[in-house]
Amino acid sequence: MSPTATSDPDASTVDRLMQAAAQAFAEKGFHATTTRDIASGAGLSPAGVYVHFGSKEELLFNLSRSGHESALRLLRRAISEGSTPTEQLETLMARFTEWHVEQYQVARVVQYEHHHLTPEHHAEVLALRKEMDSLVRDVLDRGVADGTFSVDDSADTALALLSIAVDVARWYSPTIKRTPTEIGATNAALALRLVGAGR
Amino acid sequence: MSPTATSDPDASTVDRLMQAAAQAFAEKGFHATTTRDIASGAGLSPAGVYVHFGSKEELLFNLSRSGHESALRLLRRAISEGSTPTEQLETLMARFTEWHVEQYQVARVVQYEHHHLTPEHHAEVLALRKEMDSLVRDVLDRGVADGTFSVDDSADTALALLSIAVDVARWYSPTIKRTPTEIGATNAALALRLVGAGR
DNA sequence: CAGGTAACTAAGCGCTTGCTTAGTTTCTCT
DNA sequence: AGAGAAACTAAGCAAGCGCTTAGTTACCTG
Repeated sequence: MSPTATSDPDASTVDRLMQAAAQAFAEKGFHATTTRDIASGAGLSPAGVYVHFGSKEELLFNLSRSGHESALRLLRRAISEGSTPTEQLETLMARFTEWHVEQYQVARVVQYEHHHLTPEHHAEVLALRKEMDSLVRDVLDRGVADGTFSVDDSADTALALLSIAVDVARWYSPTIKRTPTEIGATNAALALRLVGAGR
Repeated sequence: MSPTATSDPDASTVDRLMQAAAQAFAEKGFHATTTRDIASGAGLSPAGVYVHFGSKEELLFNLSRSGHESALRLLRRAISEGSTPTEQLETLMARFTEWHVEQYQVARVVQYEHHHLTPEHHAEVLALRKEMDSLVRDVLDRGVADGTFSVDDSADTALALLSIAVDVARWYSPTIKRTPTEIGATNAALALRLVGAGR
């Protein structure tokens, strides 16, 4: 193992490259990260990256797509676990927030680096993003329909809810003392307030 | 005027450089922007930038600092115009949101590019950011103290309020039909809900 | 254990980057 | 008008970039 490697040395080379890229992209952004940064972070020579990925952008795309997919799975699971809109919103907001804390490096790539993808790749992740958006809006609409939520506009409110969760990736730092669970619970409580539920 | 210039040709050279830099940094990020992009955006040769700014980072710093200062002034003014915490929060949220819409290019630089500053410059803008944070928290605390607001934790709630406003810079695009005033009013209403005011 | 394949590296190519230098034009002031 | 300063450009340098090439090592299969 190279002395500069920062990712888990027991993981597969592809996984180490993804880890190293996630860390570097999250820390400095896509363009400020060099392929040499990624290679040495994974314990490889500069050329080693190209055995597994055709380009730096392809690495970003793989990271971005798998990150979006895991966030989307998480949202769907949270919704399926709740039996009422209130439970669904509460679980969704807690889990989605926790994910942004625990996976804050991947989350930053997901939220802030996707515009550096090629137009084709960008379109693909934008579809996943729209899907997330409408999952949240649907929960709100069901809550409004059955009278438990009161919101002026479900699209605006869904956007604000996502803003609160997504913005965690911007301000979170591992030096912060609050646990993912605590931050998730706080945001879930704020979400219920925003939709006028639970009183 | 060079055929590639995109900024107002009647503005001073320094202003044109700041405009061109704001546009480029907002669109592609600090590192993906070249000094040649900025120069040609301002209608200058590549060397023309260095007559007015010592480095690309100095240009980012000037933009970032003046952007933070104008946002801070706006917050202070909004607070001074209201006579109750409710009025202050409502005005503050509306104006701060409107600023993120109208100045969305500068706002993106302010919110997303400040970590590319040198440590000294970064520290300087971080002080301004903390000041914004505490202005909002103080309004909440006064509202809690006089009984008009009910919040669990004023720091968490202030952060969520800022998230909703700041995140506008991430999702806003000039192709969106809603006016700055409409978006500001929406966010102001959401803010009052979040603090349990006005019912 | 030979033969083939996949993983990896050393070296470096062509290009772009931030910025400098040396010189020219434009403006200001007496 | 003429001197001095400020604004600006043409040309280009050193360094760093993404990525390739040619070759070596490690591994799997029959």
